[in-house]
Amino acid sequence: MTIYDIAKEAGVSASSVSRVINNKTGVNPEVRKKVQKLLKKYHYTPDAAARGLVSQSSRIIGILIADIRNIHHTDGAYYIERKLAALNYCCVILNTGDDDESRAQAISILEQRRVEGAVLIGSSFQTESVAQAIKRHLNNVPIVMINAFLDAPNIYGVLSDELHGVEACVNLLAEKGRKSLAFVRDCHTPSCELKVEGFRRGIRLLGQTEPWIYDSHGTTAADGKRATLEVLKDHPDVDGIIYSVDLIATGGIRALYDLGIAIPDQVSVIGVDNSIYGEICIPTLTSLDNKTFDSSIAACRILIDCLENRTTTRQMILPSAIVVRESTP
Amino acid sequence: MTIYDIAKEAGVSASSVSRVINNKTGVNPEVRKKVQKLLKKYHYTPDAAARGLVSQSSRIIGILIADIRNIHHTDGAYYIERKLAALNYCCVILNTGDDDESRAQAISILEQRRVEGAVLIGSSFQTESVAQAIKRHLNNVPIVMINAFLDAPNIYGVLSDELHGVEACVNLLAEKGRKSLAFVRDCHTPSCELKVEGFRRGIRLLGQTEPWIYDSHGTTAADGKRATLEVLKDHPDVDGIIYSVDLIATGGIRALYDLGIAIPDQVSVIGVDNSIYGEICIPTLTSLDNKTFDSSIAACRILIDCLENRTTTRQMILPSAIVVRESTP
DNA sequence: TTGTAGGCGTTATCAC
DNA sequence: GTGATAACGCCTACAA
Repeated sequence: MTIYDIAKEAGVSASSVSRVINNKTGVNPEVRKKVQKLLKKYHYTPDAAARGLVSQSSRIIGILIADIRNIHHTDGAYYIERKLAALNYCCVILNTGDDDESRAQAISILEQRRVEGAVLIGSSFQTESVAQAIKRHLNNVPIVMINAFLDAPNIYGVLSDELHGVEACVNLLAEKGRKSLAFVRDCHTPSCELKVEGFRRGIRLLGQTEPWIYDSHGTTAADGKRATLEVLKDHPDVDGIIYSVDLIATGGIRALYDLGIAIPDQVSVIGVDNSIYGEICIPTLTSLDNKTFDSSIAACRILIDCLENRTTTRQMILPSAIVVRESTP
Repeated sequence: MTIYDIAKEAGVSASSVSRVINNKTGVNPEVRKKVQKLLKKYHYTPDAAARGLVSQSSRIIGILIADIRNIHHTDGAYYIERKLAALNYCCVILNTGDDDESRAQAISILEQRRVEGAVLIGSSFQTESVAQAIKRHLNNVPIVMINAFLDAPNIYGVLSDELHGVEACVNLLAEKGRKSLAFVRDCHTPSCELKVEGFRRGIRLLGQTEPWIYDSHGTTAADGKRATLEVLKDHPDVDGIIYSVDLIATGGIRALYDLGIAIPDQVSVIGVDNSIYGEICIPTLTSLDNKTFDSSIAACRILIDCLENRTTTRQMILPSAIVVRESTP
């Protein structure tokens, strides 16, 4: 069903139908009524692609996420999709995985679809290869990165100050009298590096001779459990463990529970993300809120500002905040 | 950058450029080389909308989800997006929320985008209003519903046998000597009604005088906790509680923990979804695996079969299975 | 107020 | 092997 079909049945030209569809003035009321009736009768819906072709605007926004199953990123995607849908944009969500090639390919796909903007969620997009792909394929539409930043005229970034956040976690534990702290990291993204650096700084100021840093080699609870057992084996005197994400922290809690080590009496535990995982485990988990949701709101605002030709903030850093729960004294 | 720009610079016609782009035969090797060089030089990417217009195929698939933040649905969306992306389809994911109007609107948006198929994830789409909207707007493309079904020639469904699954949960508890069981439901979707019915049947066969059924009025852990306290107040002798989803079950575990009631010694707990939530709580949660992931695989296969004009299954029901963990004896 | 014509970027069908 | 030309569905001057 095209506007020509409608036009023919109404006995008018396609332009008149178009005018009715787009609520333009200068149409005989009778014609308008007749056309509207036919539009309704056939449940006519304009073809977005054809419209986009002539108007040179796709009203498509790309959302790139390493893995949509990661709830830490999904919250943001949800907010952004809802907000943009209300403005008549359609969101194409692509899971890119963690290799540079598929990230670049995803960016190329966004170009094919002629997206009017994109949001890249997660620090894993902060790589030279992504920067190149954006320069090649998406250099004239606004790109907003959440928890990452790349330097290009059309790239905007909303970051969370996880470095000082983790440093504050160390300080919190120190104030409570903890003396031997370990950090378990789950990956090697720029964001995770910042967390590690925050831990190092905190430890340095604290005077602990050496920062105990472990790698869980994965982001599941089981990975966190395994890494925790390693920590305990090497350092039976550890009295505080900070994990780079909540999920591996829950594995840590389980490991301690199995060994009969009391939380927080013997060992304090802190996670990062302030996710639902931290709320449902027992004891509930103290966590560094890195403001994903606020970041998404800010990112969305920046994107909309760009789409509507308003000047906006190029880069912003949101302070993180510790949410204290039962796993710390 | 269009094929005309490339053509002009190469000193050939647009048709030749098009032929090169699409790897068609019948192009002078020299011309091909020259054009390819230019395509690379300008990082040319074809406009998907223009292509779609002439080929009458958008290569867009719509995915409708009530709320992408619900991990239970995200797993499926991930699998489907990855699988279709590999086949060069682009997925538009829409969060519809839980009201009929916005579900219908989402379906209309899919029509505007001329999607070639759609996947509706979640039993909440099984409503008359969605059926109407599909009939109006999407009646000539395959629609696959996960954990739901509507009767129309272009609608396919993959369902999970949650009714017998919950009944089996009741039986499991009965075998372990549990005598006073309660069920906490989180919502009133068709899927949840089936779970309740499964519970009723189980109870009937068991001989418990009356099925204790409570409504958590929400799907958060806090809602589950509140409902559990209600159950315990009304029935202090309860010795087994089944929850319609894992997340509210974790709230139940917390409520019991706070009251010093031992799980599973005094009260057994079972959830539904076999989600990560059940793996990280203490004790770990026995859960009815309603095969979301398998459903998504099946749904995706059905959709691809349709897209590639193969005959396929109209409706299928997957058996659910209990995953026993620490919360049941 | 209305209709005609041209064009958006691409592909397919013809002649040449 | 190559290049006009006509679609695809829609919108927007411009002319009537």
